[in-house]
Amino acid sequence: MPTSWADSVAAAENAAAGSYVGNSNSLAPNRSTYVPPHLRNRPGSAEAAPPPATANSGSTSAVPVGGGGGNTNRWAAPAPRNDFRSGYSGGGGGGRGGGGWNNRSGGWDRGRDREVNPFGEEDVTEQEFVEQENTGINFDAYEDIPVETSGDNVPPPVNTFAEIDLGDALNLNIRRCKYVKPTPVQRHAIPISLGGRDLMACAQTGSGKTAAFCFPIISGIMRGQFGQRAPRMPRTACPLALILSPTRELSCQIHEEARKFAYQTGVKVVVAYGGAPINQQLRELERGVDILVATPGRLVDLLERARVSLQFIRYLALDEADRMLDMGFEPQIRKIVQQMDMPPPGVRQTMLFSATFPKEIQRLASDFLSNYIFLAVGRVGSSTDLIVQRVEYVQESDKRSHLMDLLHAQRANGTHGKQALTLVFVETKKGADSLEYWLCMNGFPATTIHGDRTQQEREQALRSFKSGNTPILVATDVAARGLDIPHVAHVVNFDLPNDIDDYVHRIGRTGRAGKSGLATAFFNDNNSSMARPLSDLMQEANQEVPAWLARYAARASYGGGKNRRGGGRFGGRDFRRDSNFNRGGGDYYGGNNMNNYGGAPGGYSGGGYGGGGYGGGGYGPGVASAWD
DNA sequence: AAAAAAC
Repeated sequence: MPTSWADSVAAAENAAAGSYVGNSNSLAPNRSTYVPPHLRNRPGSAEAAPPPATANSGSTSAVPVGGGGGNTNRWAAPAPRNDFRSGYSGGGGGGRGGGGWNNRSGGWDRGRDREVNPFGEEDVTEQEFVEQENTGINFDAYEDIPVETSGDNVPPPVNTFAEIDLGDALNLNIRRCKYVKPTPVQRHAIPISLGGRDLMACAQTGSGKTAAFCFPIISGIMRGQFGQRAPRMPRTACPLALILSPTRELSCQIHEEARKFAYQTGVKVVVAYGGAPINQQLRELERGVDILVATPGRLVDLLERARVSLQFIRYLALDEADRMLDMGFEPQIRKIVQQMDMPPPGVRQTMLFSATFPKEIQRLASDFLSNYIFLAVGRVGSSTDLIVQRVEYVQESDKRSHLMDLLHAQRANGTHGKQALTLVFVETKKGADSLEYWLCMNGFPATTIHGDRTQQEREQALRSFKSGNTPILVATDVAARGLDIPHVAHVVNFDLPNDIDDYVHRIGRTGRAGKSGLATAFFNDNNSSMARPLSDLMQEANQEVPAWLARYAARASYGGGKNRRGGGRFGGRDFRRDSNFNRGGGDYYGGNNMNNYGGAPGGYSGGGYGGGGYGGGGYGPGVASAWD
């Protein structure tokens, strides 16, 4: 098992040569801790830059930066900390520990004693600690990862969790999760969120985005600076934070993770999604909820039944935000965010996360944000650094036998006596069923996950795959995004998607948390529209582009098409920078935009927004015209 | 055109 970023890359290269899983046992190199320039020669306390977290940790009343100080509407002006909540602090006194409990569910520690330990009873030894799954977030090489930020007064990143005042309970959970140090996106996003700022963040698949938005939310709720008490609405739950995701399984996964982070903090996390009995979800909601994780359909249902009110929402996070705002979801999201009782941007704090962020979607998304910071973490194509990508020309009629060849080869390479997990993406639900049946008929234990199956079947399929019981999972795009399945060694694009972003997310199911992975795509004439974007993506990720694909791409390269994006991968560029004023800025990640850690906000402000006057909400005529 | 997401 690779233990460092570099090992992982090497292992991935080995995989390309035929052995699918790296065998390196070497220990992670002992790198010296990197200190970014703006933090060098600085004594303990932060002065100039907006101090993350610490600003609000005092006993005086603190107004969140994004909270619109001086605002007199009903959402503004959080009460001082010594409000009624102190009464719930159980023996903790008025100090930090006590205030952090914020037990909203009502009585003394109600629900708290019953809280199931999400970490189980496993007591890991030091040896296991090193080998543990989560420990494997091997971002030792992340000094090299380019970062772009834009926006006003970007809070500086941190290098360790210790630098951030997340609170004792949360810190303990971070240790329980075996997170040694923050991943790149966490280093940057957490201080931004703790600073109260809205955020649009692009970061590689598998780089720890969930924690990046959960930590600040949990920490903020623990600080309990939200003076408003939900009115007596016994049957209406009033969460303080809402996390939306595009699939039920992803919402479940976020809920499970958030529960770990929130364990014994007094912050209650509840999940609501369709396909499952609503009654149990209603009971959970009635017992109190601080953070609601949900899929859009079920949430709309709950809102229409008035079983949930959004009027006390302080934090809104959209995971896979570009998917949430695309054609299929946008109306529902607009309804939830703009047409119910949720506080407006600038009052609530909004965080959008994804590995991809097309410009059109960024433009839509800015409706939901206020004076936000754009953050892109990752080298060009770096979502795929650890993933070896192959493309093979396979006619439709040959796909099954070709897949069989791959699976046979992989079986020979199985590690630890277990077959490596293979995730096979197909275009349609029918195709998924049919391929699953065929695989089983041919002696390959496979199952399938798609939207025509019952929720029970879906969850069962996922469990069976994760456990290795059924090491082949045939999936539609329902499994393309966000799902964190350890040990997926191989992603096969049996049918290529029509959108290069979907491809990025699909292959991102492997090569997670610093581990290596392999992705194989079957390409034929039906995929000609993908030749160019696929070839470009692979080139940017330093992958070997087959000569035939390059020729194909050259042939298909008239104009560029809608799949073509200027400059960077991941849509990893702030669309606000595409203004007329900012032409000739050079390549994305070309150098002068990089590592713009807020220490030098002048890096772009000189021209990008027509004199920086966009803070009020408008972007100024110059930028607006650039949209058309 | 397909997939996802409420009952």
